[in-house]
Amino acid sequence: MTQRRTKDEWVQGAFAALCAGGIDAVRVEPLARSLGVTKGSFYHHFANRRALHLGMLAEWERLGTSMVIDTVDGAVTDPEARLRLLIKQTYGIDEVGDAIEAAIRAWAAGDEVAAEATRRVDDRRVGYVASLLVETGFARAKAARRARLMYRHLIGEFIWRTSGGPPSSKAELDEMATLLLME
Amino acid sequence: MTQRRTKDEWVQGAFAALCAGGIDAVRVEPLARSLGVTKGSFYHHFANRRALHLGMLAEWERLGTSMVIDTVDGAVTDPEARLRLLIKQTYGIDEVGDAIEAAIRAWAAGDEVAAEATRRVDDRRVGYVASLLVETGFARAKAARRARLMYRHLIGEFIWRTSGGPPSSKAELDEMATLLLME
DNA sequence: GAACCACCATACGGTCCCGTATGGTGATGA
DNA sequence: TCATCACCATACGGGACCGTATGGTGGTTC
Repeated sequence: MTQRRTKDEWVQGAFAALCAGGIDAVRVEPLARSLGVTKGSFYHHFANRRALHLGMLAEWERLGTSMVIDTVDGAVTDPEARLRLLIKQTYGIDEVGDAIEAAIRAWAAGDEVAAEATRRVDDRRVGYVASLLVETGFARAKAARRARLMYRHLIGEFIWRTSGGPPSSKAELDEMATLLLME
Repeated sequence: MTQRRTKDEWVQGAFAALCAGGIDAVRVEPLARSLGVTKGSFYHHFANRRALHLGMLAEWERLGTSMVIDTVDGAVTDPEARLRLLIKQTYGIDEVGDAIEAAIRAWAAGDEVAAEATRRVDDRRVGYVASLLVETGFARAKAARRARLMYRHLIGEFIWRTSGGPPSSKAELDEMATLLLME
């Protein structure tokens, strides 16, 4: 009774493998070895490999949408302050968060279910940014354009960092926010 | 003597496989089947699988740096016109170009050699944009910030599109260019 | 037309992985 | 204490792939 793994530990290990080598690296037997058990454990918790992949997707979608938004909404109320805090939060994600965002999008390029999940997440995030911009006085169409602009830049930032590029400096983020809110 | 494949055809097929399933999908035997030959052909042209991967990287680096820049430099001379043409060109890459850019960056997340290649390409591209901005009158530091901002947005655009999102509209690209050149 | 060469087919051993079948082990509750 | 259950180990068959070894085929050259 020395080694016992929960279903969630399998998912966490799966995310680590995802970051290291993409979705193809999320394999049952290597994962079992890294967790110190055998695949007998895995097939107790999951029906097959695909079930683990879908579980990862559900977990990412659950955390990725509400977590940041709830934090920002709870911290301040002024829309411009919320936007600047949001930028500070999202652009400041740790390396693990970067890698997961990047790897899931790479996965989505070849898997329609993953692509649907990312579209749902993206729509929700972009919609939130657009709503903040509307609150600051932008017309809806322009707010939507600016929100998409910012979100594409954010994705670029994640990808950039996961391939070893330096993160955006504070000056760059400030300039980004200023341009977003301009005119 | 019905089926003969050149080394370059193998590389082109490899890019197709890369787009469909990432670097892990670039495998010798499936590729041989898709090309209508056996892997006997492959091991005549390449030492091993890794050699094909490195060949893809070299080909992408060769085309990805000079091609667009030379086209833009040859078309117009005014720096702002060059910048707007560059945006039009790069953001208008076909779906295949999108997918390759995205897939190589996903590959770079787990392969240091690929990461080095992307850093070289990125540095060259960002440097070109920055030089155009300097020519339009920006100070060097600000031009560099704006160039990195645009380039991250461009990467985000590629990733966005490969996971099924709609491309940036003309209005969005115009606004992007205007904000880039602002103040 | 004979030697040579580029290119490819076939066959093989080895490795890694998936999913299943089956039994073991320790905790829990009556 | 005994039955039950959650969880895991082990063993197995099957499949996909890598890289090598070896021979075949058609064009080229002198």
